Amino acid sequence: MGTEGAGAPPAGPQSPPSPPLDLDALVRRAHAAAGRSVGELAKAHGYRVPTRLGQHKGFIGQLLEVVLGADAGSESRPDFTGLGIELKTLPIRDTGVPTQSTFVCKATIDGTDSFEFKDTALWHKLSCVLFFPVQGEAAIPLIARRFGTPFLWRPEGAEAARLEADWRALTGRIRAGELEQITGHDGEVLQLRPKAMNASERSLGIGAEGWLVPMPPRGWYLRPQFTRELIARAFDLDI
DNA sequence: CAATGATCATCG
DNA sequence: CGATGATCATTG
Repeated sequence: MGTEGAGAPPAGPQSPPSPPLDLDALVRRAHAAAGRSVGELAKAHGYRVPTRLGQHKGFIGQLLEVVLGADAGSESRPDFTGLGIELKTLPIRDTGVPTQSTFVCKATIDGTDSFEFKDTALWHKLSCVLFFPVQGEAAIPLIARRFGTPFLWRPEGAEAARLEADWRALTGRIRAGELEQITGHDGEVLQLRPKAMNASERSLGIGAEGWLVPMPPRGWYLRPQFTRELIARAFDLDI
């Protein structure tokens, strides 16, 4: 389709689509977005595309929320409230290999996390995810990056067990006062890494002496090696 | 302030 | 050149 329409293009955001009423409706919208570019979808919804993601890191994810009618905003609930589905963009190379880790949620580091994995925010975020692949190589101009085919992921069996094992091990170390020794090297499929606006941000976490002390906030991330497995299975790729 | 959305920058 | 640690914008 042309990108230079003759009429005046909308300058600002339009009224966003309402939330999809059921999974079918969401899947239909999602597949309609597959194969389209960031520029196309932005234009269709009245958004301007920044030149680089640098100062706008969440742009693609937030554009997709609008396109698909996500209704959660910045609240702690699934992107598609009624469906219990979490939306995540997944930046990939043209080979299908993810270019980045995937942020899941802020980690609880003060010892108040549940003892049951399935009661944690981490599990609730991961229990039903609509992954939306998008070209993620910095060499491709943001406006030209295309979305791939989305796929729904519900971890179960051995996969869910791997997530839980990492969570259990890392949470155990947090409770044992070893948080400050945990690095991004730890965890097979999950990572516990810094998640902050800047180096001066602090959260209360369990220190080496067992007391709560201010320290850099942490977040849970999925390793790119793990999301690579998910991509490979979803598209039957040999990567 | 803490949640959402992530990518950037640097090092081994 | 991939992974880790650091960082940026916006919203309720």
